[in-house]
Amino acid sequence: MVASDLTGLARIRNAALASFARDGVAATSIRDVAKEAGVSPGLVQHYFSTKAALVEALNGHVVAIATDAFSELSESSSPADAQQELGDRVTAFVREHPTAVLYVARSAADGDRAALEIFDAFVAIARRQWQRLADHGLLRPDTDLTWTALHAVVLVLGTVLLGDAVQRHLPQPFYTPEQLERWNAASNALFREGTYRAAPGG
Amino acid sequence: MVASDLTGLARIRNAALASFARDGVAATSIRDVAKEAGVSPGLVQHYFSTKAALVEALNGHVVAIATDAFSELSESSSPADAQQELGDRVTAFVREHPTAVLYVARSAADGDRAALEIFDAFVAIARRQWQRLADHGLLRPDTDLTWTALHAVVLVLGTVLLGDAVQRHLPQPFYTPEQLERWNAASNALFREGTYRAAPGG
DNA sequence: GGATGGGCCATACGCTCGTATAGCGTACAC
DNA sequence: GTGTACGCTATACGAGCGTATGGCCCATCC
Repeated sequence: MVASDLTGLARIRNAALASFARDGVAATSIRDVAKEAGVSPGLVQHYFSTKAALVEALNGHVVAIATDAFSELSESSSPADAQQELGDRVTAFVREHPTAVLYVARSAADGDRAALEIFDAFVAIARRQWQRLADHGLLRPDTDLTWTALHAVVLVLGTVLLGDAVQRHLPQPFYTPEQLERWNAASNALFREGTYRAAPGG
Repeated sequence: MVASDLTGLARIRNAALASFARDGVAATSIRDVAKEAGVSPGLVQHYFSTKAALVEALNGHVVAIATDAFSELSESSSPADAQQELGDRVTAFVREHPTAVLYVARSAADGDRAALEIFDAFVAIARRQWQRLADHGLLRPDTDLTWTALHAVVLVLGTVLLGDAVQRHLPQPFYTPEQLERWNAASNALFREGTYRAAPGG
């Protein structure tokens, strides 16, 4: 499926998502989107009469992707297995929809209302998982559930947002199976066991 | 010290740092900076002939702040104490220079070269600390040092970057002593001990 | 007391932005 | 075969952008 196989509408939507994710909404002009989509600027406003409407349509598109990716989270398996599954789903989500994730992260950093709501949904999912662990007595009793959930979401979105900076410290591109798996393993280890071999006296 | 006590130059620099941190460089015009500083747009270009030069001057200013905040890290105390001290310094840095931190985070997310170098310096500091812990056998042997350092830096910059989103889940503003201390405690707990009560069988 | 210089402001130019509007070609309906 | 709807393009306009330029005001110095 090459770009020219897609309809103009789909090409515009893909180009807008990519441009907005890479450079931010404010720094991307409609003319930029049109050039990247290979269509005239007029066509963009033919389908999305205003830039705000284009952003709104993209928000809906991204919400659908995110909803699809995290629906039907299994509640039946053991809490620890569910935790593992959620981590794998997050990694898969980043791998399969890197542009959408970056778009959400950047929009949330810019204070976009729709992005903030997606952020809230992510925090709610994370919190629910850790709550299950807490209910089964698997967490340290003094765990700050709110900040644990926030840490998990911030770590994902922050890593994607700061991708260019993170990239400089990796031997291969971040979006390779090896590096994504390494990232997944390191994040799992951090939340499961922290870094210290044994809890210090303090 | 009210704003009018400062020289025009200082007011412009402060206003530019605040505007660039809040809205990003691209989305902030010289006229915006001038308005926030309470001076004419002409004065901005009188001191900083171009917008790029203004950004460059701000970068130097922020580098000086960051260098000052993290110089003279004690190497004499025990590794665990040094780790604690570094965490406290980070929290103090965020508390005392929230605008500078946000500016660095946003610029790094935008791929600005100077910001990327500051990011690298932060990662180097974090990595050195964890390397000390590893040298003393205090870390789990399979710890991924690169990602641990990255996690620490991303967690700080990501939290600041996503401040508006994080804010919605806190009972008080993030930049209050209570919430900053809670954040510090939660981050320390995460890196020290993770969240699980005991390491699972896997 | 006129000259000098620095802090500060007003205006203008070329460019790009978002948006409005009109028009082109082709495919399908009757 | 004419009409009509649709995918798409071209052009124009007002506003805001970064930047260049010139000038005002007032303190300081000979």
